[in-house]
Amino acid sequence: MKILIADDDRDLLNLIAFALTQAGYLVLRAPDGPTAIRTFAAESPDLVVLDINMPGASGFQVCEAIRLKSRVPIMMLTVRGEEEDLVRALELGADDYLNKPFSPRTLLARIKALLRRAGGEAGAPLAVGRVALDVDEHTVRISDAAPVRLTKLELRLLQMLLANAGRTVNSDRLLVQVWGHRNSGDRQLLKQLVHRLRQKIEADPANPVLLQTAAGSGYKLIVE
Amino acid sequence: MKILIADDDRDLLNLIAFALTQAGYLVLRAPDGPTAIRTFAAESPDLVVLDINMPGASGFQVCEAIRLKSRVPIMMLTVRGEEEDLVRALELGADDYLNKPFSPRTLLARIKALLRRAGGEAGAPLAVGRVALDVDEHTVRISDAAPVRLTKLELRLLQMLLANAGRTVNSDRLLVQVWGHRNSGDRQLLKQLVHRLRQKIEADPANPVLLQTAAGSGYKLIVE
DNA sequence: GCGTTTTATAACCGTTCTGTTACCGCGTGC
DNA sequence: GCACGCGGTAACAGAACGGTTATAAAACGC
Repeated sequence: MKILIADDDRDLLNLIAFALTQAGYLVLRAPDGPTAIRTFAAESPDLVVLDINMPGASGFQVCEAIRLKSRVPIMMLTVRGEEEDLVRALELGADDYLNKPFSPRTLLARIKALLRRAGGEAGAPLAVGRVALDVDEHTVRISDAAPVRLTKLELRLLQMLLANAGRTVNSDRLLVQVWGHRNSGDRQLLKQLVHRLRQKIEADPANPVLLQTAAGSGYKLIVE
Repeated sequence: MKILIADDDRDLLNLIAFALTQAGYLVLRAPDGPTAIRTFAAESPDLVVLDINMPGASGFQVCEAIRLKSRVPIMMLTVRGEEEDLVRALELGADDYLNKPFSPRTLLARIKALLRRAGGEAGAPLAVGRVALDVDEHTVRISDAAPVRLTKLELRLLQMLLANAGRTVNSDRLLVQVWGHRNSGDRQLLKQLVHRLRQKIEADPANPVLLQTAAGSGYKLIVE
């Protein structure tokens, strides 16, 4: 399990790196924002810990840059009292935050919780009922039909619905899960994506059977 | 998602309640500690916001009392600079804190993060007596009848009534909880909404059994 | 570089939801 | 009586919502 840590405070960086290494994680270090972005691109870590206050690119910029490419769990390190910063980070798509100073034990517990949550999403059963999703190949197979290729966003949407198969998933939640942050006013994107996905997976896209609308709340995937 | 707020500052309480209601949460209010503890026991909210400085039992005592029973996420409201208080609150098991003054946007972001961290995407149907409300699906089931779809406002109204099942809920309070603010002269909205809801959940809408009128004050939901 | 695919934005349409106005019936009190 | 307040009902218009189509912008492959 690879974890990228970005912080300009060398002492803190060492402390965190030591604690995480002890806990069995592979740690990648970045002393500033640009390095963090570069390392992220090169190494694709499973989780990122970002200090908000850094020279070069701030934690915000790094967070934003990463979110353009990936939904990897991001934990922000903040200074107590900087409420505005924190809010901005969460809105940019950070998953959790930790106020300095913190104990390594706390950090570890929170990191584990984040990984568990992310793992739950990614490790969702790939085949539920009639729907078999191949994440590596970017394809789905419905019943015994030929596999259909999906785009990145279609795949993500279907993954989310599949992880909650049978239950309605709220539109806002889908927006966050698929795109990252996005203000909830952006329903048009979801509308479009659902439409395109239906064209691919529904026998009769005009009368969806699998991907049903839950008026007023969201969408759900009917399997069985 | 139910959130309990305990604060003796009535203005602040209203502000927070308004912001959270707008965001789609069901808000329970407590003007003092004892009420908070009682409401917590009765309602089992999904998250608790506690002001540290309150008459009766202080936020500490409430926090302690809740922690004896539950691991529900608790957010403390503190006055900046009172480090001692803060430390004590965190030691008593509070999960997060917010310095006053804060913006509703900040509070909302932190609450969302806290709920996310708690993994609180449970989505269990809320059932009292003959009425089973599924907030995710936007449906109610009465006794063993087929589930009925509800609109956003109908759902909110029923949520409020269900949270106070058996007791009369004041019209003004319903107006605030369902719509946000609204001048209290706007009873027609409530009249209409009640009417529409009755059409959906009552066997004989003209002679309501479940959703009864409390003349001069408000409405109540009869369950059992 | 170029052409193709994918994603974002905008516009239109029918349906549903919500807010508004109006009217009815009923009890209360002048 | 009759005006008034209150709750219930009906009808309608504007807003919001979801589906669809078209088109522009961005990303991708080569």
